[in-house]
Amino acid sequence: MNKTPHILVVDDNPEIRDLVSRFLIKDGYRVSTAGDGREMHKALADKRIDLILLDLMLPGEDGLSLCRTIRSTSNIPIIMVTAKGEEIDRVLGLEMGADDYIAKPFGTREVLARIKAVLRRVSGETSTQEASPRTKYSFAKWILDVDKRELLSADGIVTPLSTGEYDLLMAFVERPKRVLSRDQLLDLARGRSASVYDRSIDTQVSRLRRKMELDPKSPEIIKTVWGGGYIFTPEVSQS
Amino acid sequence: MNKTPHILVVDDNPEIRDLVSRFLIKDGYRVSTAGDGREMHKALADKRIDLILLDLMLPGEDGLSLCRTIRSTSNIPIIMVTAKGEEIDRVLGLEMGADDYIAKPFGTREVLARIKAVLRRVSGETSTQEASPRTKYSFAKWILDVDKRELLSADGIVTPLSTGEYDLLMAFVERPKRVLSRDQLLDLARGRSASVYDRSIDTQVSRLRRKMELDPKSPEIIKTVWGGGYIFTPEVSQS
DNA sequence: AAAAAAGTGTGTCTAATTGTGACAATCCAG
DNA sequence: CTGGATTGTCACAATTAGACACACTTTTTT
Repeated sequence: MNKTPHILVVDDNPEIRDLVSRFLIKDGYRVSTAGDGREMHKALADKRIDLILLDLMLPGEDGLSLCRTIRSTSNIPIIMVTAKGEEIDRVLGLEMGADDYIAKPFGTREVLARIKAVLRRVSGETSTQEASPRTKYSFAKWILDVDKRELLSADGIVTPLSTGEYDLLMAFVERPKRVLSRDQLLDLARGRSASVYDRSIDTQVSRLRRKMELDPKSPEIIKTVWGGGYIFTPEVSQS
Repeated sequence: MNKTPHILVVDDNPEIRDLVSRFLIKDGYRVSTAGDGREMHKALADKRIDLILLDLMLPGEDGLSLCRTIRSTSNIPIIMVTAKGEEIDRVLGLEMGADDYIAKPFGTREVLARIKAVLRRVSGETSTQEASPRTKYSFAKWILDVDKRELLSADGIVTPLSTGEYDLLMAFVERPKRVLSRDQLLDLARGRSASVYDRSIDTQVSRLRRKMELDPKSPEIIKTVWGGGYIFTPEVSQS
């Protein structure tokens, strides 16, 4: 794991979000924030998150409930954050699937230490990675087998994909009909953010098109949005 | 996203609108204002708004109610503004779908910080307001396929459109039979406002006409409104 | 462990798209 | 009808994307 971990800070207080983001970034992490459950789910759908810092008290669905929801579909590590005096919930939080627990007010050193510890602990596990709920996607004349990481044409013939090509295609397939910037794609497929003159996504898109498009010169599946990025146009169905 | 965000300031007090607009513009944002719900809805229909600064107390329909109305059709980020002493409404505001909350009187730095924070948070999400429920529009002898970003003649033959041509046509198709100024079109299609001698829309309209009109010299679909802009005349139906 | 193969990203050149300036054509007020 | 303002369109410059070669990494094979 040489990629810098991407941490999602979920707290309804914007000042706390800002404060925490700032020192996490300073320590070299990539950070996204969310103010409630809805935003959290959006972030989880759009980005490859490595760890969630989840406040217990939230408007709408509360932290415990969110924690359980996340656990039902993935095993992203979660650190619960709670205001002092709510310590009773510690056991409950851990039972809900949180990986650690920290009480407000907290020092930056403490949070950093816990994050590091949890990440180290989790990376050691032969992370079977989140159990993908669906195992096959169909689109255009292709089938993407998530379990086998294989691309099949409709008649079942395998088209070999490299790791990077597969990851990029996966990012597209899971977010069809949406314009995705190069930066987003890089985050989703590679887990890193773009550097100044980064053209690697273009190259990889070009390679994918060569393998998948009937006529790579006028692509039907992955289209270019000039000045914006790329968009995966086909209807995707799961099976 | 390199386009400068467009912020809509909704407040019934003209002095506050002016004050806020001024420092937002100074900070590089594009700004529109509205004094009540009616004007707000007009602005939302006419321009591509990236964020709404919404005062809680308004004549007619109040801020909370407007907030809910907006949320029912879009997910444009909203920051609620409220006079001091109304802090009780904080949770209520967030539950109504606001993304953040700020109390009057506020410092400019505070407002700018919150706006920046909300925009950054949202920028990772689906490009703000292109959740078109319908995927195809028909007009004249053309069909515009929104998913595939393709223009088809009635017999199904594809007419290639560049990204900019597609975006402009989309702006027209979604607002047919209305005079649209160059400034509006630039905002809707490009997400930026016109500079002094901006003729790019004219050029792009010319290019669209060349591809779509039977006789580009006497256009039937996109007509010129002398001194006003352009108007998309055909009846548009969705399918 | 060394060698070979496959995969990935950067730099360069080419192609496509877009915006701007120029100038002709058109429109409208007086 | 005339003149200034506005619009249509062309050519060109600037920006962005595609393709390809090559260097650098990682993985696999020997």
